[in-house]
Amino acid sequence: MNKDSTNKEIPSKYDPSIVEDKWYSYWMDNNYFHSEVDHSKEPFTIVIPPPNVTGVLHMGHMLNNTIQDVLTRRARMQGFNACWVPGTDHASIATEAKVVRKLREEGIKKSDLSRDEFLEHAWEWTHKHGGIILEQLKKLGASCDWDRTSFTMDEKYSDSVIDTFIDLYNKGKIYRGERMINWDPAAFTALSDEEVIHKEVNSKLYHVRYQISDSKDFVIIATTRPETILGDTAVCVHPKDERFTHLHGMKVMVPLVNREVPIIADDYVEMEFGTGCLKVTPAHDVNDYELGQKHKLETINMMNADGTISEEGELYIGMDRFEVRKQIVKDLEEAGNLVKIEEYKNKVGYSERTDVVIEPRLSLQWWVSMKELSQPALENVMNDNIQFHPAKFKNTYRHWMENVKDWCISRQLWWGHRIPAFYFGEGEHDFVVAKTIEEALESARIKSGNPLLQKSDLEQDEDVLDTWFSSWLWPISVFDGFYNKEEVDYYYPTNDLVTAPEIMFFWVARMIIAGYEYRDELPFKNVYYTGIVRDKQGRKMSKSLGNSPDPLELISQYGADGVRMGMLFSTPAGNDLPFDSSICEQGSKFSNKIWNAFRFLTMNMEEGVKYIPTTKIDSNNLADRWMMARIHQTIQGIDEDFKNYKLNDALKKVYSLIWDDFCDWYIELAKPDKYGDKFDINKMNVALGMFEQLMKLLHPFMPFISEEIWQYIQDRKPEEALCIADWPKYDANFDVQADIDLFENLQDIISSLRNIRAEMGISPKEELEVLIKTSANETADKIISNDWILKKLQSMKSIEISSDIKKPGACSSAIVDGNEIYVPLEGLIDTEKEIERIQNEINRIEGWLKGVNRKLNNKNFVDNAPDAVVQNERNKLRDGEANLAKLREQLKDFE
RNA sequence: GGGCGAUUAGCUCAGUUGGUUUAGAGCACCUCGUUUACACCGAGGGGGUCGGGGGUUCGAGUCCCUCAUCGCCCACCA
Repeated sequence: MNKDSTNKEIPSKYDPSIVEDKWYSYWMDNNYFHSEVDHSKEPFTIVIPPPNVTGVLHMGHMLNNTIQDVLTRRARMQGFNACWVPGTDHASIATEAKVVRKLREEGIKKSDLSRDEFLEHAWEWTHKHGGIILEQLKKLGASCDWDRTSFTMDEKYSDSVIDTFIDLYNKGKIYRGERMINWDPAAFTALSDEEVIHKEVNSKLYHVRYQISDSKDFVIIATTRPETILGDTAVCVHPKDERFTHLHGMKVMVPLVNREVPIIADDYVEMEFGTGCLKVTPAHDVNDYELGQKHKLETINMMNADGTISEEGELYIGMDRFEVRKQIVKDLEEAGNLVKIEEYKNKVGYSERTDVVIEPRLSLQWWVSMKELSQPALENVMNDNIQFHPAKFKNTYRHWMENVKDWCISRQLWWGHRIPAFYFGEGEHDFVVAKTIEEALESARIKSGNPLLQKSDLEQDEDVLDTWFSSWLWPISVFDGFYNKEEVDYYYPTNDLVTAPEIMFFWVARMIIAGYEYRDELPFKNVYYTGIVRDKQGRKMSKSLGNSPDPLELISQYGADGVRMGMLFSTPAGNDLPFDSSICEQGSKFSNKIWNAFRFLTMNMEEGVKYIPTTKIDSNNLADRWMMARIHQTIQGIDEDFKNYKLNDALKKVYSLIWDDFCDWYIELAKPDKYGDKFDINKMNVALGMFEQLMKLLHPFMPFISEEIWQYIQDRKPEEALCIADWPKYDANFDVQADIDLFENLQDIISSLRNIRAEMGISPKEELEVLIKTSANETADKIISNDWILKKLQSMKSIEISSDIKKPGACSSAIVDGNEIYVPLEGLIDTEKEIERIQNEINRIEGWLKGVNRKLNNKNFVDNAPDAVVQNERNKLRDGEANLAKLREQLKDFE
């Protein structure tokens, strides 16, 4: 570093806003984030969990992408060919809902538009709002390979989705069938089971009586959905329920609609629940449907797609389901059929997207058979080929995978990948699956036996595929993996996936399934599950609650580095992050601390001197050796933490290394002795060399400030940027425990002197006379040869160190690591305080020794515990008693 | 209803296979302090019977049982 090149007026407050944009542009301009196939380098790949294309950045993204960036940046520094692929998801339902809403605001109804017209609007919307979120990620510092930005509706990507559908269909893993599905009456589409959220709600249990045919008697059923009475086609009792045995084979009248339906017996009914008598509505309840199948009951589809009553319902036609619920209760009451209403808590399914109550509905949909496909996906997580962090999520995963149900993949929407099925007739099997209409025509002519069939006779399925049916190909398709083997063979499998546990089934599990099906290999080696970002009251941050801070606002306030650090500091994998802006404040304070430490060095440079940072420390300087040892210990610790995906622990180590070790001790000791003196050039070079090491370790976490200082320290060529610098390697030669121990002894001595000053009310400037009586001659020698450290950090008149020192009269004292510290305080001493200090210390040690003695006096302990443990206790006793004796001696002087 | 996980200082969390501390960190709190960077700072300090109870062991925050509270996931009792 050249002093002339530095600005003398470096401000004492670090301003990230100036720095961050500058370096992000620099990194981009120099293409550091871009990766290409390079067989001489090992790849490190992460694919981003693609956010909704028209979404905006929220706190969950911030946390998630910060973690990905940390992993990517470190890998890049380690020399891997780091490739973090960004992109967005078309988010079928969510995006379509937004477009529909926007159109409605403009007075346009979706139903007034053709499919193509609607899609035009949707694309327009996508182009307008699409990708904003990716721009926001750049503010965070995300080092994605932006040249690889993918979108699930890109042409090639879409091809892979359609081809996959066709392939699975041809393998018999996709089928079309009429089943009970979850109907979203607001979005007008079927949903998969995963998209239904069960919430406990306060409902009512209505007891309704049904007249038995040819009898004056009644049966009473209990229901939470009285409107479905319109669709009843049976009443069911338990075959062993003696209360109802006489009714088997009889018939009852459904009230209001006056339809005669059979009484059937099935052990599905819980005798204890309600009245023990169940009404059966096969078209509108999953269980009832099964009962209907079993007992060959009629199905009455009494509800329309929008949740209103259909003509088949006979009554209340066109009324909304919840209106009908109120009305039918009134009408039943008037008809004398309502027996009672009970308060009742039950779970009701809601749409994940639209938050309306799901209506179970019988419908013809497309399905993926999951059982067989999911086998390898289950095995390879359970045997840790794919590792979950934290591992506890394996349980949840297993439970789902072992009970996996077929996946409903068709959605009655327009925005998405249109199902490549073409119908040529009304029959159940009158369709073909093909990529193009030409291929479809060819197959259809064969299948139908009609060679004259024309394109115009074919109708493509109106539905699109579930968004997740495209996302599950993400780790393959972003590399064009179905059509171009070179890229995918190099980058796949990816290394780490960072995502929220909420989408373990939607996405993670299915990517694993697709990975084994199409690559015969796992899609990623590690899955890091982040926690949920919550507000102070523990609520999940959400748009609707309005409790989420604006991420960009936070970045402008605390700097991206500050926000990143704040979030990382308090979120171990899988733990929720209770967010409070104070954690970002801690981050920006840290930035400022680093900034000032660096500023201080620049202030101590001589004009015109060329400084060259070095790691060649002064081997005679204990502080240098100690600092170097601490750096290497930290490198080792961080590497271990990364291996275990404990990013917060790694960051804490860096934080403590920089703040506690480097700033509070190393810099203090490196300061020139005399006011106004500049740093010695060699000292400065070493300090700068250490600073460089620190910046490297910091870079993955706080990329901007570390790059800023890195570039300040020396003029660098583009290829010398910190962003692509090499990650420090642990070197045991630097990690000398004896140096650390000795230095820590000195730190303890200084702390004890500070403590004496604080308790005696002695100013830090007051020059003390210090006597240190060491436990051994050897110790004295070591301390004497490093006594400059003591002198530097404590103003003192004199210091005397020896194993043979007589305790002076009136003095304050302490025992540190077996050595006695005396500070003669003639006249200054507050006798009572000093006695109290010593007495407190005696009490503490006595209490401690009590525990030690208890163990040693226990014959069982001495006989059974390992020798090392027993010996250790004996050492504790010996040292403790020695200290106690010294303290008692000191106390005597005051008596 | 089933399963999983938690419960350690006011808050957020560490605490590796049970034994170097009568339990650690950061934030918050209290006292003092404008010393050659930083008051977004420095120095010092207080604060926990490790959710309750029982057990195994020479020894338990750490293992087992049980209860309580909280959280998450799954599930078709209307």
